[in-house]
Amino acid sequence: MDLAAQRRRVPYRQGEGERLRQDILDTAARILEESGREDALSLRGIARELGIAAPSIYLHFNDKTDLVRTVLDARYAALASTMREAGSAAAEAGADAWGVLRAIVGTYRGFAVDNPRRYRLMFSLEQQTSAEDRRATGHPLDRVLIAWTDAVDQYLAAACPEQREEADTLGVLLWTGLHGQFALWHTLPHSFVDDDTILRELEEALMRRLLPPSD
Amino acid sequence: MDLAAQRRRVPYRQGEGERLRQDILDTAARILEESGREDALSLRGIARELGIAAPSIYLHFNDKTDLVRTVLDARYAALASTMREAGSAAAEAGADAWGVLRAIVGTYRGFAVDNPRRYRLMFSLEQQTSAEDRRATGHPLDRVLIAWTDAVDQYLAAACPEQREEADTLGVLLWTGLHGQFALWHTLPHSFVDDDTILRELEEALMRRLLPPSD
DNA sequence: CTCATCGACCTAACGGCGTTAGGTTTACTA
DNA sequence: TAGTAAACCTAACGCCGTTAGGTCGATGAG
Repeated sequence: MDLAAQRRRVPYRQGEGERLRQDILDTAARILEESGREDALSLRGIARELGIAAPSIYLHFNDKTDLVRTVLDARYAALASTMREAGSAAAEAGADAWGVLRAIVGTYRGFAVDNPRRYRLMFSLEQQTSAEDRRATGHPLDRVLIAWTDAVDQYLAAACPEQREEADTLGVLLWTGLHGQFALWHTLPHSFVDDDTILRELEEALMRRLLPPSD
Repeated sequence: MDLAAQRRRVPYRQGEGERLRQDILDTAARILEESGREDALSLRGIARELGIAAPSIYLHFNDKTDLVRTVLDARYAALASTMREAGSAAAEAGADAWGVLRAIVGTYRGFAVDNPRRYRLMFSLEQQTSAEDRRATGHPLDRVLIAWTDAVDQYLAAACPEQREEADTLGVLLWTGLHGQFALWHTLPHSFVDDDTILRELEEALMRRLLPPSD
């Protein structure tokens, strides 16, 4: 720990103040990633690590929840991107429509299983978006929602075009269904830590029941 | 507020010390019910309301998380009971198997929609049950899980006996699917506060796709 | 070259929190 | 009547988020 080195930090030069904002964001993201608990993150702890005074964080964020929200918003966008990339990669590798959708589902499961506490944190937040904000910038989770409806729409377009109008409903059903499985994973019978077999079985069962087979 | 009256509380008499435990439990339950946030509950706040000293809570609970867990465990059991009662009531009112199941689903939705923050709190907790505890007393949510698998099993027994062996899987799929919908409710499009229409539609869509029709 | 301004921080302090250590008072028991 | 034990208590520690009010060097204007 280079606490001594940080104790007398030299401030960023004029015009580079935004770099501290990024430092704070990075540190907060790492702590949240590791702990998966919002209350394991403290502004004073961040300040200690960075060698700054705790109130300096308020130069860049309104309060603690603003900081956490900013970190998580980036995570939502990253998750949505990862899903899209997984779909594209599977398609380029020659997978059929069902295979592409399964690749996306598997990526999402991987994200949830890889760090269950992070996943819970991301999806159990209050997220009290005001109706105003919502109409302006949309809900932070909209990117994830759209990634799902797009994924299902592409499957339907290739496999079952006549049901394509149901893409939105099916996308929501698939996403919420999978989310429920991951959220309740540890309460399901025969679920041991680091064994996601039951999740693979459930997700297969859910997909087969929800989605129409390929023509 | 009868703070003045409580300021000098007369202690429970010898042999009645457990009554304070119940007082603490009741107060904690009320605050959690109203706020839906664990960090809105403070031991010092409970103590103020009851006219006791904060450390006295430690005579009855190991720490704050122990208190919260105790409150929530009772809620899980109550939820499971309510589901069973709703099923029985529907059956006695002459509903068919599908109607009974829908009554149970509706009750569960009502519980979630009636106080979304309480619902989130109940199902987003760490619940780090040790493997040891789990084998001894079971997971606190097991009662809810069993209520679901029982409900689906009874439906299948009446409507589609040949698929009855799938009751466990279908129960889990139904529960996790519904849970995902409720957990992500506020991120879904066209979901306005106090309008659970979209939930009713989604739950109908999920049930119809998951469950086999009646013979 | 001076000097006011401004950006990038800082210290001090407030009130609140969970939790621990170590009493104190009251009732029952031997 | 002495002692034990139940049902509490006070004081204190070290955290925490947040606010108020500095400090100090770079920068641009006159």
